[in-house]
Amino acid sequence: MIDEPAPPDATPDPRVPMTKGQRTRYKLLVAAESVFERLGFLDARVADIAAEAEVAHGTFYTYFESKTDIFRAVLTEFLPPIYQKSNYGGGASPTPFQRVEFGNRRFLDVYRRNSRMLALLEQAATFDPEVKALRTGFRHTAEHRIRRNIMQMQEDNAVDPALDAEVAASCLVAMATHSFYTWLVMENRNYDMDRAVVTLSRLWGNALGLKPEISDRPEYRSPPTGAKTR
Amino acid sequence: MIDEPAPPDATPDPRVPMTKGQRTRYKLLVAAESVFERLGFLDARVADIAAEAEVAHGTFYTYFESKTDIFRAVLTEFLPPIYQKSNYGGGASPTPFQRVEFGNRRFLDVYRRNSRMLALLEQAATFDPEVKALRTGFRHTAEHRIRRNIMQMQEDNAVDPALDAEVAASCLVAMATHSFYTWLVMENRNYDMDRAVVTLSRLWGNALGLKPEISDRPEYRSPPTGAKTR
Amino acid sequence: MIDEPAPPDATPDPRVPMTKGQRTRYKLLVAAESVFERLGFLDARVADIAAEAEVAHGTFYTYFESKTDIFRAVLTEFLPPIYQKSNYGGGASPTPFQRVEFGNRRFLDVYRRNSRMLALLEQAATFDPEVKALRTGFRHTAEHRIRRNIMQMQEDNAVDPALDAEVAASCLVAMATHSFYTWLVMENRNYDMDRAVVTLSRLWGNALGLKPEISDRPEYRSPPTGAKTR
Amino acid sequence: MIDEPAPPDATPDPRVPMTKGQRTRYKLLVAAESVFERLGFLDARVADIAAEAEVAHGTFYTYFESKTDIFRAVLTEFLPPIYQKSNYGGGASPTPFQRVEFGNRRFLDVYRRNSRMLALLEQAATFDPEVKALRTGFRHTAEHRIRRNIMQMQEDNAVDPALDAEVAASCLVAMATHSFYTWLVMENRNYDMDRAVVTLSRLWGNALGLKPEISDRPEYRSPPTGAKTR
DNA sequence: CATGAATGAGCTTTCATTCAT
DNA sequence: AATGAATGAAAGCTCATTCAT
Repeated sequence: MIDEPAPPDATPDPRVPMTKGQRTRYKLLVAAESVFERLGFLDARVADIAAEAEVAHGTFYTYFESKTDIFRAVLTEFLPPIYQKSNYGGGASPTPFQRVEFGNRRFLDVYRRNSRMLALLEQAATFDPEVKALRTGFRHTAEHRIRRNIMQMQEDNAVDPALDAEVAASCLVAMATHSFYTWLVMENRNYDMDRAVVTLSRLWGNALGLKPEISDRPEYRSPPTGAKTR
Repeated sequence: MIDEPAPPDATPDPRVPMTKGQRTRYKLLVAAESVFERLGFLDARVADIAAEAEVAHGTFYTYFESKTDIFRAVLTEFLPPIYQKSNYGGGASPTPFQRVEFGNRRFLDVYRRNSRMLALLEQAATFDPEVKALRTGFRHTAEHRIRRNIMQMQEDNAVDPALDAEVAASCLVAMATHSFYTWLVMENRNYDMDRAVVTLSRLWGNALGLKPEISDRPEYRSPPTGAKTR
Repeated sequence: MIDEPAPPDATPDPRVPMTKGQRTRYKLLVAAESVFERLGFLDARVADIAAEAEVAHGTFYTYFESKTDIFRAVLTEFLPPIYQKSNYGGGASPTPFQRVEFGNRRFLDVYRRNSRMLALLEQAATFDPEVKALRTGFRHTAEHRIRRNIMQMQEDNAVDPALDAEVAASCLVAMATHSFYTWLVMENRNYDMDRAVVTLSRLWGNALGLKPEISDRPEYRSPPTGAKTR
Repeated sequence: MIDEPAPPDATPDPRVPMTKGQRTRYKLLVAAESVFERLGFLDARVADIAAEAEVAHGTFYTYFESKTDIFRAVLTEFLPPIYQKSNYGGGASPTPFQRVEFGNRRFLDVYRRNSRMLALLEQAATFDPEVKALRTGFRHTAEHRIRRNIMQMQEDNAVDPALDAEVAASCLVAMATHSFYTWLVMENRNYDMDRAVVTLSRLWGNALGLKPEISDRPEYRSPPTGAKTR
């Protein structure tokens, strides 16, 4: 779903030895991610991060100005690698529905692996302006890609031409992001995620007016009331 | 989108005189909402709320146990009125698309009027378990209603039978909620909301596989690249 | 050990009907004793007492000036009845040792029944001057009685004439009081109290130089090390 | 009365320079003792201790978790030095009575010098479980020593064999401790303490059945009623 | 007399940040 | 660069007591 040019990866290149200072900074970043994931942004204390990094409390301030500062650093330096360009890996010439499903499945994998940090991003964006700006940036990047896809397909007459591509892109990103957020982070619903992502993708494809082909699966039906999809 | 039986409204009935205690409690609730909207949950202090309500600091604790407690009270007592049952107010026999759009337009109105509190609900849910439970409750209520509608329409053959109604309901609620959240709370995008809600509704209807009728407007097209919908 | 003329008993005479005010006051006293015994002086709140007495919080202050005030009232009105004069109830002409043991046994009974309040008296005396005065009064009363006994017996040549009767009385009262306090209140030692009081009394009699008679039991010996008296 | 192997003394060795942290901790301990003695445990505030130690309020919490914590530290680090082993310092081969008197006189000295802290120990034991445990530990140590002495003397036929040594030890410790407590802490009685300790010791010796020798003073008699021992 | 709402001083504790070494 | 002790503002909460009704 998101495939920007790979940003600078924070993982240090093992061939290039780090200076002592770089090493300390890197230790602090790794420690911070771990602490933030464990305690959340608010409950994480600078002291915890320093302790986990095995440096003195005061050393923290040699490298970062504040808790928010390192939080931002963790997000900008550790999150971008998840936005690798990914091409459809299935058989030749997928149907549009297959493309959508492939993208969402990939996004689910990424979301799963980084759910704690993504949740923290969402949380901190509510009270920290700089994190909010970060979140907005990520969001715009994603929406922009989807929007271009939609407009392309509209030109190919593959997508409902009555849709405003920009708004539609925003809605679809919201649907995917927030569904995963609700299912995985907030409520830890025990859906069968493989099936859920199929439903999500079908909604997505339908919403755009993609024409299903014979090969697109029709096999899922709503279970009778009371039965669970989980 | 949501139309539960009207819950007890917190607005006091002016014909029934409140006792002194009830009056104070109500003053605190009103003050709390104002303070929370102004400062956010984290920056709001109990002292601010007491000051705004013009009562002594200690009086607060006569009525509420903690900041979280009054926050919950504000949400449960002031938010429920937004869940009034609303019937389609347009001409006779709306098309399914019209129904969807009507519901989303209504939800947009509600969201707009309560966007600060709804944002706070989302925020506080990330670090307060009880608020999280509240959020989960609201969410389930909404999803449940949508799910029943979907299943009904599936039986009527009006909706794609391949969709898992529970997951689909969750996705659609996520799409609407989070789109409004992003547009109104996070980024304050200056979309033309009336047009945006049309796009959102069209996506929704398409997603479910509703058959558009001739009366359903086809008038919006994506503007050429670079132009804005705003 | 203590047998003053019976002081005014706080138990209301059932034949004389109390006024409403007297009844409320009495309810508060009973409630206070119960609350103090349950929570201790420091943790007891005026609100607890009022609640237990089933009167309004403010009513408390119609009858008592403060928490200390009612505490003092509980002690002065409920404790004195324990100082009833008690005569030796055994066979005719007890030996001096029997008298001592009888007195201590009686004191143990009283202490057991009122240990919570007596402990509270000791506790509150450490930080409340008025309770301290109360404690001093009780103590002096007890010491005075013992002292007169000792001097009487010294004149009868039954007690070591080299003892300063006042100091000795103080020491013996301290021994009995504080042993019971340590055993029953502080540590809840599971001594066999009937045997412990025999040892205590034997020490007491020996200390004064009372001459044992043949009838005074010599049957207890220290158990071998490791064995318990319990 | 108590002569355990000398525990680690809290007084810092002047030859070993303390780190800054150790110095601050020690300052806080000294300040705490002073404040506790002046105000009592309950009225002492952490702020008072920090002020007296001339450190910031927050510094207190770098070294101690709470008021109770530092109180315990003061007791365990400043009180133990009072338990030095003390050998009879008089002429050769003291009589048993002389030994008892020597021990009690020594205990009186210690009690006098530490009466405020010992009183606080007794007080805080009534509402703090950890202090209670501390008090119980001290008490058991003392009782155990006395008990061993008694049993030894019983084997030597110097002490009444009918006494239960454990209970007797507990009683005698209670007598000495609580007499001093009453005289010095509670009532500040102006006894002639030198004479009082003689009486106390005589009672103690008599209680155990020690045989007085000619050298043991018979010189004190009760003064006629009305006269004072002070 | 009774009520119970209102008061507000008071105390504990946390932790991001600074700074002397 | 690193250390870690020191800082002190800040906020939550309790509860004895008062007082208008």
